[in-house]
Amino acid sequence: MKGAAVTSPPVSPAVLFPDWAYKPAWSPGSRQVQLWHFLLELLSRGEGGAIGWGGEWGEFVIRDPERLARLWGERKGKPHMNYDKLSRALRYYYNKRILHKTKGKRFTYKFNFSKLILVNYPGYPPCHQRSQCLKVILISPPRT
DNA sequence: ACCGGAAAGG
DNA sequence: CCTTTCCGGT
Repeated sequence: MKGAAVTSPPVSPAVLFPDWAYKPAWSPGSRQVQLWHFLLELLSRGEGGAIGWGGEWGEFVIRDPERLARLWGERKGKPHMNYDKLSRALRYYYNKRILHKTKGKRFTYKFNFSKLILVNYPGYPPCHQRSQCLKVILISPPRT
């Protein structure tokens, strides 16, 4: 399996990203980066301030909502991005089962990692078309 | 803060 | 499709 391996420090799980998840928006023929790519990118880098893993497996906490929104806006070329709009995009993930809200915990959401894996295995197996092959995301369980 | 409908754009 | 923008409602 191909993909850029990103391993972060002690707490964060190791994450394998498919190459396309890193392709910049302006790259011809490549799909735009999706919000959950971006979140996992920051999370796996242990980026610090803006976002971090939460207590439960797959759970994350947005520590600095407006800063996260600013970073996301920069990535997408949307200078007027804010947390209100970013969180609306997150809410669209509920129906898709990519994410859900951890109720009662402020700024806390949780990835449905198993569902992500399903969603991202469109033509497997067998996989002959490159565009369909690399859509794999593996997240190893956090070590305790 | 959080939700989800509606419209619109890339 | 996947958001972005806007917004009325809880």
